[in-house]
Amino acid sequence: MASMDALSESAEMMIKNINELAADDKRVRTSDLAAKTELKPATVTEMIQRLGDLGLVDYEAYHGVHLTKQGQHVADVIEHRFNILERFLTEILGVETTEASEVACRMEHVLTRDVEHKLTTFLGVDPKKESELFCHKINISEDDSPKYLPLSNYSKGKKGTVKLIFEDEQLSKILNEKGIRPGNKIMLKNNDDN
Amino acid sequence: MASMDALSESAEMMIKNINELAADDKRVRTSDLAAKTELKPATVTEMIQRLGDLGLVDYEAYHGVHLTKQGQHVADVIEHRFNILERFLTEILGVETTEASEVACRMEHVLTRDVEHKLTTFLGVDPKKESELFCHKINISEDDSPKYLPLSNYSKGKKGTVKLIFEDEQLSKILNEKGIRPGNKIMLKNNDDN
DNA sequence: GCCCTAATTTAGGTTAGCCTAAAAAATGGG
DNA sequence: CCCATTTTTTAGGCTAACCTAAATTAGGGC
Repeated sequence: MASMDALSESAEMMIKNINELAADDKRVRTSDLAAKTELKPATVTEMIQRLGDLGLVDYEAYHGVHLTKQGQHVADVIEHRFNILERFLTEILGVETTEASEVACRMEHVLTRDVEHKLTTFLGVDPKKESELFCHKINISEDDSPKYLPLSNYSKGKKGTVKLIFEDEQLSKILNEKGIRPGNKIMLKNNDDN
Repeated sequence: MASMDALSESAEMMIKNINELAADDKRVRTSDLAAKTELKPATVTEMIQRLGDLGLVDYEAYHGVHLTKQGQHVADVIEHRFNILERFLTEILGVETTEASEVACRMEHVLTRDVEHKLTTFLGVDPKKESELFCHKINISEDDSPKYLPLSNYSKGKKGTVKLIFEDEQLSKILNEKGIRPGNKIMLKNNDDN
């Protein structure tokens, strides 16, 4: 099968767009792809012919394209990468949606499987579905390059001193009582002594 | 001046490599660039000629290149983007250094200024220098798409309910007393009631 | 069922980014 | 200081990804 990593950004974008235009198994037309990608129809034809040669789409001259199983898989991977990148940019960094979308669209092509998985883990549950706050930065070891790892990554043989983890709704009361609120810097030192 | 965003990944990589090979103002030789970039010398010549035309390097046939002020600026931006991306990947996501380096090297070319700045803010102080834990995820508003923003981004007219922020070294004691430690999931609900 | 229009493809052109092979320039050893 | 070797450039070729213009096919109206 055509190795995913060998695909150019252009090729991946075309597959992504085919996927997005595909409604109930109907073949996607050249003109619709041209409109969506902002490429000329002739360019689209050329591209989908190449994707056809790679076995990623089922192309029939004058009758549009349809993703093959392989092509669908590529589309799914790219879609997922886009989604987590977009979520990271908006939810974590606070990037405005339009820009987040654009940047995610360019970053989606350079993610590796591993980074994709780790980012997914980091993001955790979709906060749109479950209104919870997952806060799990962990500082392990302060002497040699300390890292902050998501909780879920932690229990895999990593060693070091856990500096902070928490889980409790009562905690918010304590925090409030301490006068902790936005604008102040957050800092937590070693808690070996506890 | 040549707009940075117009540069191709190849061009940016060449500038980056010229910068990395530049020792005390000496001109960088074609063969050294060829070795570092794993391109053929002829390809390097072609590239640096193009960069010369763009005013990004000072190219003199048979006598290597030197970054211009503009070229140096591009190199600095790319270097910074690479560094924060690499830090994010290793420190936050826990990606292994080799892979983090490779991915950062491909992502550095698609970051925008805004994302670069926000990511820098998010990363905060380099934990290698100061062994502190900055934990400042904030959940604002639970009804419409809640976001987690770094503290420093918060006080800019954003609205919503702050779910959690903290800053206190005494906190670690409280947390420990509550039996909070790795392996448990973290969850904090609305604290309107406080 | 034929024709006209719209959609699509083909043909042919361009540029960036790579290559190899050949030519030219620099450089250093004797 | 000259020539042999190394370095660099030039010349010429290739592919992907774009384009425009021309040819072809599809499909609907009458």
